[in-house]
Amino acid sequence: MTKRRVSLKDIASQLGVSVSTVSRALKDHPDLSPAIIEKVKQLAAKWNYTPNPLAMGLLKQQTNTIGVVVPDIVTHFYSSIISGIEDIAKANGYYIVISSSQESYKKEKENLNNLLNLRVDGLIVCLAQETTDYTHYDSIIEAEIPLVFFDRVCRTEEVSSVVIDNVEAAKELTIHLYKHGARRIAHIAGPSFLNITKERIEGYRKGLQLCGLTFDQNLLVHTNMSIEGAAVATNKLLSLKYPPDAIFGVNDTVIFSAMKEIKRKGLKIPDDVALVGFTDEFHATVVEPNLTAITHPTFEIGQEAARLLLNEIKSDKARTVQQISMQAKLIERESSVKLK
Amino acid sequence: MTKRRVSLKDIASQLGVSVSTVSRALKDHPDLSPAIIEKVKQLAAKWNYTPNPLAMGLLKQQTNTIGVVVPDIVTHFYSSIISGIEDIAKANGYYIVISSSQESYKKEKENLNNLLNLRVDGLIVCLAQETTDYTHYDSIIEAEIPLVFFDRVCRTEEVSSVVIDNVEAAKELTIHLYKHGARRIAHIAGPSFLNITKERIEGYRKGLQLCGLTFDQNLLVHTNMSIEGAAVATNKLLSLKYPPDAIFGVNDTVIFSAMKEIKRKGLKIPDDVALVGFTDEFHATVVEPNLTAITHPTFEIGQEAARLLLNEIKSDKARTVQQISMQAKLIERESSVKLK
DNA sequence: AAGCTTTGTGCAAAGCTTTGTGCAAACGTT
DNA sequence: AACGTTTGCACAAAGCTTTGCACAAAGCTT
Repeated sequence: MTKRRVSLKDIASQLGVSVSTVSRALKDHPDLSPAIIEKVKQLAAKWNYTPNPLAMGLLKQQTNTIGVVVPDIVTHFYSSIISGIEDIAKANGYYIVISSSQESYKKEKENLNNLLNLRVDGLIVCLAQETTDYTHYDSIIEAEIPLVFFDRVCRTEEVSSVVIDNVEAAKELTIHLYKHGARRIAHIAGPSFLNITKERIEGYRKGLQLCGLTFDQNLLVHTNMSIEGAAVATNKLLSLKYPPDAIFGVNDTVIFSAMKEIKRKGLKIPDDVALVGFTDEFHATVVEPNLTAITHPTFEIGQEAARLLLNEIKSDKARTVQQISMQAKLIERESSVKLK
Repeated sequence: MTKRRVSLKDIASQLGVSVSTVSRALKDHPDLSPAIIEKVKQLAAKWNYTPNPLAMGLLKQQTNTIGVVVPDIVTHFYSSIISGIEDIAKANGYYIVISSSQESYKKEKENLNNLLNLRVDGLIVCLAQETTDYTHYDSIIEAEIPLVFFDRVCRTEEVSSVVIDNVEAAKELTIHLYKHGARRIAHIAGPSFLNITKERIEGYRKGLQLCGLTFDQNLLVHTNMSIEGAAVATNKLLSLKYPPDAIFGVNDTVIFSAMKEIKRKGLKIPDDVALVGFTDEFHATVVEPNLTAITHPTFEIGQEAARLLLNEIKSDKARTVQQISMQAKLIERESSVKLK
């Protein structure tokens, strides 16, 4: 059990003045005599006084705390975004309370409730993969609690969000593959209801069209984005009568799993099958061959989400909905540049 | 700005009873008539009442919040440990507030202060790399604020901690390399003041001794564990008159950097240089060749640290200092098993 | 019917801070 | 000396919950 920290009351009784005098002294209130201000400040410094945030929270009806709900905190993508959120939050005197949904709809709801019960000042959320019903955001929106989505978003007319331009990025990736000789470009996608899945497929199809390639249903496989799911998908693609000469994966996990399967079959990357996807700087350079990829500006996504949220928290106007689309960069590395 | 949440007072005035009656009704106090209990409960449920944690915190002098300070939250090692902490914390109704020191002594101190000002019920800390002075923990220890260190620890007589048996693990790695034919085993170490550095060097030297190899000062290089530092260290080792035939790296970053440099020089892993180190499951299998490594039970380390801390928070006895040493496993993969 | 017990609620304090209002003492003026 | 102003501080309420204690009304006993 912790010892109680010093309060205004302690200082007041030690100095034989009232609590309000101490409070005002610490803020240099003009009504007070310089002598008492000096005395109070000295004792406060000596005793390491800091205002009790619980009392302040009760008074001001705010906690200087923002809640973050992510599918998981281990994946580099999310931890890096969290890092960006932390950066901005800390710079503005806010704390972040993190909880992970483990991609579960039920846990996402629980986490949200917990954070609301904790009275966070706002929420930054990335939807769980399982989440297809969005009604649990009704009460949050209705209660006008500041809320920002990132990456996997919903209800974008009512809630601000930070995303990358998935359509554009996917289109770019597809064209990149074509330019480097690929003619049968496959796509391992995510669950069909996720916005990122839809948008990346859209970009993929646009890219194909621009390159004069026709969309082949066999070359598009949906997965749950698990390692196992991606392995199955990859093998399905590779065992087609006319297998792909390039695969575009929807995210990290899918890519790494596909890479393993391709190698296991004795195929060469990129010569037999080129491989590209969405991931981040770090992972792209750690695998072999280095991965050509759309790298998410993860840290910046986190920063932007936090900025958006803090604006909402600080403004007393009604919600101003904003969609921020971050620029994603295609970085050309080894996995897509065929030698032959 | 958020709308105010419903309080006991709201329910009380709606029902025309006193606040204390509402409070008691919600806990089925025997003094109350069943009728009023029922009425209160119904309205509370309808209005989604939950106790205000700020008021409770003020009253009980606890926040149900634990502060976590890590060097960074992006590295898989830490994010995975955080995940373990979250797991136990959530199961016990605690929230975690995370902040990262970015390996900076100054930020570590700031973070600690912020969290204390926030009145967290306890702290879980991994020291920043820069931290060589530990006096900022004096006041925390003196104030009897529950505290647990993990991985990089200090003041172990006064503060509980969770570590892995670095000496044993490093010894095991060294012997493993010897068994697979290595005779000039180098070690890329961390900064000399960190406990993990010291312990792993100790294990390394014990291992050498047990294998009948003599310690060669040239084969031990200290780094700041950055990518660049590790690259320099690797090149220094490889350009020795008698270069190593195996390198044992102190952590992830060092390993990956070394791996890149070795490949860049056109050397083969493991045939020319075997490579082993400390890392985690995920990264070890993503690189090529797959890395033989001591994998940290990261999630479990986090869980254990959280359990230790919660025990300390809940007990009203004085601090009971415990050292928990987790078993680390050597997993044999491709990077150390020479073919020739 | 008077007195006692039981039953059901309300009051108030504590935990901590901020801030509008009130008030006493000291100072100034004439 | 008497009155008015300024100065310097204290009081109290609000924000929310829990809990010991007080108290009123109802029921019971004799």
